[in-house]
Amino acid sequence: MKVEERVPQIIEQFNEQHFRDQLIDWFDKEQRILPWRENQDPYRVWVSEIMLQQTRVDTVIPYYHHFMNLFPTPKDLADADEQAVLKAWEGLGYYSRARNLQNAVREVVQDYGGIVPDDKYKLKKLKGVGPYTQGAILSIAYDQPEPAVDGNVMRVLSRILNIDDDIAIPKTRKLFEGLVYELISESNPSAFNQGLMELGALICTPKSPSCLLCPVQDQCRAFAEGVESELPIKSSKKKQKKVPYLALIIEDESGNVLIEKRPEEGLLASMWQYPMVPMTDLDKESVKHWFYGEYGLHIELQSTVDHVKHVFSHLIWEMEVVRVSIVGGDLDRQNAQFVSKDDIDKFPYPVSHQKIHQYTLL
DNA sequence: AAAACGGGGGC
DNA sequence: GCCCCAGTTTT
Repeated sequence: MKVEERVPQIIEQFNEQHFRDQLIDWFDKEQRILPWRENQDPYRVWVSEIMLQQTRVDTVIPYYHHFMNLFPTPKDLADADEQAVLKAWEGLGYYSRARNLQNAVREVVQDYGGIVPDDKYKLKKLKGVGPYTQGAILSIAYDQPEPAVDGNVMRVLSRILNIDDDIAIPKTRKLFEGLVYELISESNPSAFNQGLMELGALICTPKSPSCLLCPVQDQCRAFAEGVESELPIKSSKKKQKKVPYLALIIEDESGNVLIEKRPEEGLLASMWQYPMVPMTDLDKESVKHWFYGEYGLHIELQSTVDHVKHVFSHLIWEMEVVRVSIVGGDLDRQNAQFVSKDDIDKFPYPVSHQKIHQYTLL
């Protein structure tokens, strides 16, 4: 059945006005004090929404303060060096968010005079602005009644309305957007959307929700049926693939260490790392030959100093960290350079390689 | 529709 | 170890 048919069917018998009022009253009283709630500045809202994608509030807060100090306005971010932006994002993950945000902010400065658009179609065209962020900016910064459906909202509404659609399926988000269009407060869409998310974060949590404290408990169909812990339905994803690597600590006679910049696309784009040897179809004996072909340096493997396992959402790196000495040759690789130990931490690294820093200091 | 894309925290 | 998190882009 299509969304347009299902929405009225689901909403029938549901007291929308009562729900809106209770949710907004609760949010006005109980909302957390957060740095991006100081005002409605669209740029501040935007940055917060990008940082909050797949990332917890407590993780974001210190990054947000630091980021807004470095780049207080769209102009500041547009003018910044990409590597400086990545450095400010270091450790937050999903680094394409940072590069897309800067790309989009540059477009806003160029095309819209530095004013974040309040038009849903212009907004959606910006890099990194998907359906959720679009709705969040429009409702929170511009008071427009647009849905902002994230994981919280799908969980909360699946329980309140007792919906058992698989929230892992893209189509299901459309259903919840249709429902929010129907339910949302026209007079205070900001508090309505944020209230839904705040409820998901504080009360209607994934495991053991605090239904006895819930401001809309008397409206919740899942609670009435005693099935709140069964919702939402989410199909499980497959497990990560393991990928073996050698991570090399290579120091020259001056005590400088070899690091390299990753490609500008793909995993950990434009971040820095210690040279990595993919061991999927390589053995320890052939590493020296492979490395000479790639880097132009003759090396000798010294000692293994650690084994670092790093888990991503879709794969697992298993890195053997090896100290290496240079026997001869000349560095011949455009993305790699020797840097002094004082300069090492001026570059942005993924957490997997931050784990290796300690061994370079020895 | 499915996969790529990070990292941390809770249990 | 598994699940989830104020998701978007690419295939």
